[in-house]
Amino acid sequence: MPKVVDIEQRRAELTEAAARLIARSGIESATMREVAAEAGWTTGALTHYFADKRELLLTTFQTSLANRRAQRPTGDAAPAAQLRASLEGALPLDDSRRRHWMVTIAFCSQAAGDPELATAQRAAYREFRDHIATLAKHCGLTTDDGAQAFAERLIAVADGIAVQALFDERSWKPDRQLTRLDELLAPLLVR
Amino acid sequence: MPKVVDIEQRRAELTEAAARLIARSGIESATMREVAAEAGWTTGALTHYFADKRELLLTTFQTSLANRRAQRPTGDAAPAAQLRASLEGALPLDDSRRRHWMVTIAFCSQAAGDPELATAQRAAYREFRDHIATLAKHCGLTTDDGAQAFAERLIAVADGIAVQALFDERSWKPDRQLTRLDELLAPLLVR
Amino acid sequence: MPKVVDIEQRRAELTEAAARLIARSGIESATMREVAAEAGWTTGALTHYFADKRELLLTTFQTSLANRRAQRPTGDAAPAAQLRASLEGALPLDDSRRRHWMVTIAFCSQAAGDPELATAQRAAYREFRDHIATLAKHCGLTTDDGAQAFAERLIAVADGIAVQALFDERSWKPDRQLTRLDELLAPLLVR
Amino acid sequence: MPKVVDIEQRRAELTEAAARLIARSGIESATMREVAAEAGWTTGALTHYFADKRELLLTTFQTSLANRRAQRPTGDAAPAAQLRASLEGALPLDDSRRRHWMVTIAFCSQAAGDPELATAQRAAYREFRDHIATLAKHCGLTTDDGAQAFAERLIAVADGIAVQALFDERSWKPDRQLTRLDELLAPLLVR
DNA sequence: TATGAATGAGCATTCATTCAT
DNA sequence: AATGAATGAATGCTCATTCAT
Repeated sequence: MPKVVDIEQRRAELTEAAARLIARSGIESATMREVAAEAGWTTGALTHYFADKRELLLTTFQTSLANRRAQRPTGDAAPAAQLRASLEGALPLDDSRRRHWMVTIAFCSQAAGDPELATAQRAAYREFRDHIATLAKHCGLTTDDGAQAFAERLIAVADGIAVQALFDERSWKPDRQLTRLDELLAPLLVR
Repeated sequence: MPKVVDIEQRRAELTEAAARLIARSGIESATMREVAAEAGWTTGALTHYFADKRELLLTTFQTSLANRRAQRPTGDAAPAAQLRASLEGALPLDDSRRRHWMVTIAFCSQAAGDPELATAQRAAYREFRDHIATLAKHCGLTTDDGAQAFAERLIAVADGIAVQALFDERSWKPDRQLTRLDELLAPLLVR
Repeated sequence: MPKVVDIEQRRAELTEAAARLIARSGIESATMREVAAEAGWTTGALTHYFADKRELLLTTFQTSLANRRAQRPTGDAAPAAQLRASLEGALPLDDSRRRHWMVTIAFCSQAAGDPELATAQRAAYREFRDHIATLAKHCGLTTDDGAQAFAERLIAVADGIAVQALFDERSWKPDRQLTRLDELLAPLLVR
Repeated sequence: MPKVVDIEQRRAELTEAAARLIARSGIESATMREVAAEAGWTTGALTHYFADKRELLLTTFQTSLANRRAQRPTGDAAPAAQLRASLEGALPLDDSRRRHWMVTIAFCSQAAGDPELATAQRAAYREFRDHIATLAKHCGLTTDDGAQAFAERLIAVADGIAVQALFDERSWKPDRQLTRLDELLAPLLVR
């Protein structure tokens, strides 16, 4: 049992190193050597935990997603607060969230020619959409039928701000992101 | 007399090949060899027109941007139509626009570790924001002071739809993109 | 535990292969591929032991020098015998010494545009001059003040024969080289 | 007739550019492009005048030799003065003579694997040896039988100084070279 | 005559990957 | 489990060379 935990923890260390590298120096820099070095290991160790580079990248994406999901408030919180928190989670308001966006972007630029990666990306997106749709229904903001479309509108608003913040980090400090989010959500959240 | 060649046209051929490759098979596949082959030339020809790969990528991005700008309606059209067209131009509604988004994403994932590329990206974004802001003012939708924030909201809406369409191409056919755009723009375009 | 390898010995194998290639086929032939093949390794192995080609060339020169120095008689021998042996060491009397000269020549033709290589070359030359000067003093052939100039004259004689032997290998068999050396040294070695 | 002169003059311009480049930046830098650029022409022009790079290098060597020979004093001068001048001509006392030595060194490092170049090098050396031998005989310094060996000794002295001056340019200013030459020639020139 | 576009082989180097230890 | 030596294919790029103009 402790061994298993060890393995997963080691894989997490390595994918975090990969994510840091992707966010800091771009996808080009995330070579096996560099990722291993960033994590304080050697290439050999890396290949012990990941069959190949593709698996490393895929796992880095999935781990980054899991980290984000782990930040979602628990079911105990008010649905409206959960919804708001989930949408804020999509904005690059801090290093962690910014890192996740860079991993997502890098992953997207690789997924173009790779159906399996594209499937993973699609699945991640749909899970998020369903999550937002469920919360919106709990808030009584939408009917069951309109829930998906409603979620798509909410996500558009958050992702649209996020993308601009990625393209022009300097002029998109956290408070500007939150201001724009409030402005755009206002007409959507009136029942 | 040497063979006369339209240098700019040749460069355009080559960057279009690069853009096609990036959109079709991901940034990884866009090697010098593959780009040259896609364009029907040899590596040597490619390096004849671009000092190095970085310049090729940068020019591919800039050319893709210029192509998009060239599609904007002329000043003769009604400002409201121009604004609407510019926002639709940001959606991956056809191959050309989808290609531009893939180039942008790839460029973004490279710009992380490269200040010069990051600057080009920022400049491109700001030019678009200013363009939208100007049109919004012409439409009388915003005051001068609020124009930039207003443009940011409009762009958020368009980019947010675009990103979802990129992440899940299958379920985001053009009409869905346009429907969501209409829904989200509605509250923004009331004077 | 990784495979244990004597790094210095491996580097020596590789620089010897480079030296052989330079002497046999000229500096042009000493590509990374060819050197690796000559040593019975692959390119990857070569770059494992040398950061780049420049380092390989520099190390090849330094190793060749070290090999020559290792051939100098020990301090136990009579100073006159040591001096004589050191000057004979500068003549391309056998493959080893000829190889060293070819490496030196190749190195010189590269050092022209490379200050760091030029420095290494200068240092090697000065070390030899000091070595000869010290021996000449021990032999009582010169005063301290005149030692350097004296060494320069002795080296001129040896190097002048060596260069002719390199330019016209066929007519400069070992015995001719030694004969000319004796003739030219005679007036210099009278106290 | 004027055409022929033109061709030879053009070839001379180009080989001088090659020689400058070899002396200044090493043999590696003397690519077809760089040589053409140094001469103020394009690659195409270069290949008009030389079949290939090997011919360019060979001609550069031969032209450099011819330039040196052209500096020899005419037969009117006293034989002793001619001899002295010819030996001084072998020292890198100025840019022109230094350039010739660098070309010679570069040529030597290429000739290793190329019999034709080696032949050219040998022929050049032997011509110089015969020239010195002839002058020595005219001076009455040697018998016919001993002339070649005598010339070899004279050349050894000059070349030995030259090589040291090439290896350590800084500490071998012209006056040192001439001083060493005088010292070493003294015992050789007594009848 | 001279250009410079175009070729494609070859270069140094980097890379993911394998494997003996 | 972990190392790092070794591989060899692939990369970006440079090069001598060819050739239509």
